[in-house]
Amino acid sequence: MRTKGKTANGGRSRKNGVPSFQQIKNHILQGIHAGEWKEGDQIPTEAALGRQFGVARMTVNRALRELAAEQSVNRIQGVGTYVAQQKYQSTLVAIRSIAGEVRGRGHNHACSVVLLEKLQAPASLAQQFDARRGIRLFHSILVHYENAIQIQVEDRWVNAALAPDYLRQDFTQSTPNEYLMRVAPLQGVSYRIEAKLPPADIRKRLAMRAGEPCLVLYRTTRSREKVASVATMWHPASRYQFTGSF
Amino acid sequence: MRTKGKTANGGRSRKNGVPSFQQIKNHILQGIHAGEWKEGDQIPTEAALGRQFGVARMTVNRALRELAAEQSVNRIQGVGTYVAQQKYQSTLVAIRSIAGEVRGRGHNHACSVVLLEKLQAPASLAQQFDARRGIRLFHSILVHYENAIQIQVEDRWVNAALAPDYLRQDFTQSTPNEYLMRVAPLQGVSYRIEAKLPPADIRKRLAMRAGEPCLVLYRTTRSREKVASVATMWHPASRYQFTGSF
DNA sequence: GAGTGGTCTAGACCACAAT
DNA sequence: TTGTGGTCTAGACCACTCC
Repeated sequence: MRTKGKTANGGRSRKNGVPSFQQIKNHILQGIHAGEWKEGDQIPTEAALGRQFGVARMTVNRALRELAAEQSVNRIQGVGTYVAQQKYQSTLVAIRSIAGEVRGRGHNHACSVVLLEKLQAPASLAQQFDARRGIRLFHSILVHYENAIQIQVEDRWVNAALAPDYLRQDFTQSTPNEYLMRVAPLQGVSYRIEAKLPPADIRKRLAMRAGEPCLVLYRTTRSREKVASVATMWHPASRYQFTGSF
Repeated sequence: MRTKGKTANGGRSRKNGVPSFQQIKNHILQGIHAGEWKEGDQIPTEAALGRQFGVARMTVNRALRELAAEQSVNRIQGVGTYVAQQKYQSTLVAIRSIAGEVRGRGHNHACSVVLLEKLQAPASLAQQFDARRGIRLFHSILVHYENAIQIQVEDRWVNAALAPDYLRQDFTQSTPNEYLMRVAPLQGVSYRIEAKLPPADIRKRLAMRAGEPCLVLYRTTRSREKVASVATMWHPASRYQFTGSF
């Protein structure tokens, strides 16, 4: 079992300690950035890049496969690899659990329970759950505080079939989000962000002055092919914004 | 050059046409979902999974590497592979170019130019560009329409050094976004979403009734290590929301 | 049929962590 | 020293597209 004359390289190849596949990725990204290859242009084949860099095709394949996963290029079997559409100038807003977000800022999070009830859904609500009138739901209204200041009223309807112990949770300790994540694996989310003047009860619970708008997040989550929960989250515009960067 | 007794498999292996690495990924994701492995648990090593599935270690490596890239597991060299933290319930909002968004709905997009000017930045504005007072800026105010209804006032400041031809563009044909994307490769974005009552001039340009709030998006883009543009986008709350799903 | 990407192998050498 | 992941090779077979 000798032979095996070839290197097999393994560890690192040339240049500093940068892996070959990463060098190839950088080379291609640079080419795209510098305008050498424009949107829609074909970039060299795996075989060609392998010769150019003196590496095996598998190494080039990994580089290109990762670039494709990152949406920098498109690959078509039997055809070639092409520079992908310029990254749309999009802004990704990540909306996290309110408690995690507050704690992430190093602040204190607290929560008070305004209402906890169970009921059978009237038709209007049932529709939001893709279900018939009469489906069993839980309803909670909570107020979240950051350093003792109200920052969110969370008005949530929960599918009782998916979270039967919902009403027995202590939401001053762990948020409805956290509980639902534990018992019902998240399958999908849809949401809507609006600006809206709050109704009087919300305005009072958030201690807002009249005329001040709210930033409102509607969020529907799905689990096991059903709607798990429908939530409306009201935030006083003067105390809460969605922010981020990338 | 004979020998090569072994299979080399290549194309597909067992089961339907599902690649081995994908079968392994599915197996591990199922295990996590079913609760067999919990957050923080170690999953089998590459060698063990290779034996279990009858595949080479490289194949297992690809499966686990991709799971790590997808944040389903964490890998530590010399230690092992562990189930990652449950995905926080986050909502990703993608905010795209307004023109693309409107056209994507199959509607008509139009744009009117309210103001185009160049000026030297006073201190307050220069600060937003991480620059000294006097930096040369362009300023544009545009109104965007969806099917002849006002949906956005875009108030934008642009770094003249990065987009020298900004004022010569025809923004009724192509948006500032689109022009900036062409001339200045996007490096980073930061943003803020607020609910706010509009000042009188904005309110009139959007034909809003008094007291109605706006959904406001502030966005700063960077290019070539500099701030490229600072924009404020005002949307009438009754006609515009951010939405999405995943 | 020629060219392209998609997958896989059976080894190899390396870096790193724990023992 | 052992066991883990990180990278790489030089082949291989396959599916797909285009000519």
